[in-house]
Amino acid sequence: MAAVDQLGYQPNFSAKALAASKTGTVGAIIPTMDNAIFARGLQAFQEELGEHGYTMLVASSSYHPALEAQQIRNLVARGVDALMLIGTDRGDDIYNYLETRSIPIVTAWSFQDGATIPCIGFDNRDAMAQLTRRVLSLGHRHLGIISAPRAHNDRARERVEGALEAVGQAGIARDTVPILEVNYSIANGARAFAALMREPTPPTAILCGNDVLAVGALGKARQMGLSVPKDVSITGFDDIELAEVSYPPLTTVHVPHRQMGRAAAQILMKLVSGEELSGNAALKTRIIERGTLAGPTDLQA
Amino acid sequence: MAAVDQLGYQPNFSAKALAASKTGTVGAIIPTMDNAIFARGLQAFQEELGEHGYTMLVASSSYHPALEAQQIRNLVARGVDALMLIGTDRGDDIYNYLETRSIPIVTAWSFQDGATIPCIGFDNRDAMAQLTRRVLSLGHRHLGIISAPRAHNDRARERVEGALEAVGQAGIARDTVPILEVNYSIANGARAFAALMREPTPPTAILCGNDVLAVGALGKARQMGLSVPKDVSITGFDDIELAEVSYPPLTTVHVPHRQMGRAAAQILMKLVSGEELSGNAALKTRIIERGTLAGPTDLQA
DNA sequence: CACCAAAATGTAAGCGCTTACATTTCGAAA
DNA sequence: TTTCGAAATGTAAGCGCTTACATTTTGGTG
Repeated sequence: MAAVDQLGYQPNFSAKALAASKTGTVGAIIPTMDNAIFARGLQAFQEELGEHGYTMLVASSSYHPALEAQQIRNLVARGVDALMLIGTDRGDDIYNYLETRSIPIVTAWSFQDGATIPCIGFDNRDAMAQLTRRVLSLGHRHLGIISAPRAHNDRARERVEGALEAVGQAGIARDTVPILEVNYSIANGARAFAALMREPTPPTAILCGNDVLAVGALGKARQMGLSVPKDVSITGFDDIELAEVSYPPLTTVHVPHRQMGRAAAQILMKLVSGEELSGNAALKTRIIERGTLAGPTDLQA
Repeated sequence: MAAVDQLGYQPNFSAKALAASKTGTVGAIIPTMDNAIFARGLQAFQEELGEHGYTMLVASSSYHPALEAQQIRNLVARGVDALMLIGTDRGDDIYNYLETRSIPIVTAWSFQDGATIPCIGFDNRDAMAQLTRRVLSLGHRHLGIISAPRAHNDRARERVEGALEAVGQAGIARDTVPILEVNYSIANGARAFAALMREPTPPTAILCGNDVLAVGALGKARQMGLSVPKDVSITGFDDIELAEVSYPPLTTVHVPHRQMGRAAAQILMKLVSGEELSGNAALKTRIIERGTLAGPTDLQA
């Protein structure tokens, strides 16, 4: 060991990996790094991994299914021992590919009851339905939805579904609720908000698929001279930092991101060591009422 | 190739790396993932890398020098072909270690004139000095500074130095400016703000070392019933998303994060292919005046 | 002091590629 | 048709480890 120290010897990772046919690396493929939604969860994921002597390899798919598939192959080729994927929306070919190579995976950020694939997440649909019921209970009858693109994105789709479900249960026709799909950005949130308010009967409450969109809407409302929540209510989803610091602070759905990241890592660690999983459990979300939700004013109603 | 397709053959990364003694991987060690400051730059870094057929391996050091050293060794052991590091504040032993192993590196997020190590960044000191001069030109005479911990963090140190430099040039004694060092978080920014306002002569303008701290301060100001910028001015640094959506939107220093990330990758790509570097160039920052900076009111003055 | 199991140490065959070099095949000019 | 350089193909030696197995050393026991 003295010699090791003196010579500064370090085992060659590639040789080790080649001989042992494992790398001590686990991959994570997220839609984008450029967004706080995944950052916190990923940080926790990495911390947990580190405690088990594993390293994380991240790649991002830019919300493109084809790119995601490519990144998966890339990471697998690099010998990741396991993989964390976001959401469940992808072709069977990918799942088959992974199974053929017996790479353990976990899907995060959404929860599917009775899924055969290990997953850790929360019920996006139910969470959004709850929030929507709360909005409706305040007396709102004209809602609007700003969502991230729903294609290839089960989280976005489930959230919209949840909202519509609650709307339907309240006896309002689902197709009276305008839904705008825009890519993830503050500017797009702002644009969508403006478009929604141009409707013949503008919504009195706007449900956004995530906080980024909501914060964009919020900014636009102020710019348009509308007071939130007096003139219009706006809600978000995720409860990232933005939600706290916006003005008024955003009413949103809190998602336990750190907990989810850690849990994802723990599941993967069990999987690589051949342990049995005790079944999937859904994480709990909760509505955080801050300052952007109130009942509709008489003026509107 | 038909057979390759049919059999789903994929070259073994470890074997390839072992034989060729290169991995096509470049490492990036950032202080934290849990913060938007590095996210955007890292995303751009990765994109550029991808265009050159390289993959990124990220690790975070949690702002701990020892942890950073460990992560560096870890990534080197994993055979990264090059490394991006944040800032220049670290022991010579690390630089020697990297040089011995002839791993090309680039330091980002700060720029040092005449540095021997390739770096891509901006002049933190000068940027902050400019902002401070602007603040002073509005008539402020009582400033306060909220900074991230300066130990092992040249960016934080240089920013404070820049502010003090401008203060000194304006004929104000540097030691009359209270400086609070707190860890990076909105809550800490809020606490520090409250502490600063408890001074015998409360500052009329508070310079924050970064946007996260500034947004925290901003929130606290509102909570304390102070109007920004009427009662007190607050400035940030970085110009991350938060700065745009806070209320009032934050006056801050814009840093071209994406450009920096791309440039860092380009430098590294040149380095690994043995090309000569044409010398370090500093990126330009600019002051973004939004709504949290104004002259002191007579009341204060 | 001999004996034996347990512990320590030695040995060699790969892991799946790259690389340098040797050999074969090809195609155009003579 | 022959000839020769270029292109294509074949060959084998590692890269630095792990792993399984063989051999040696150790120390406790009778």
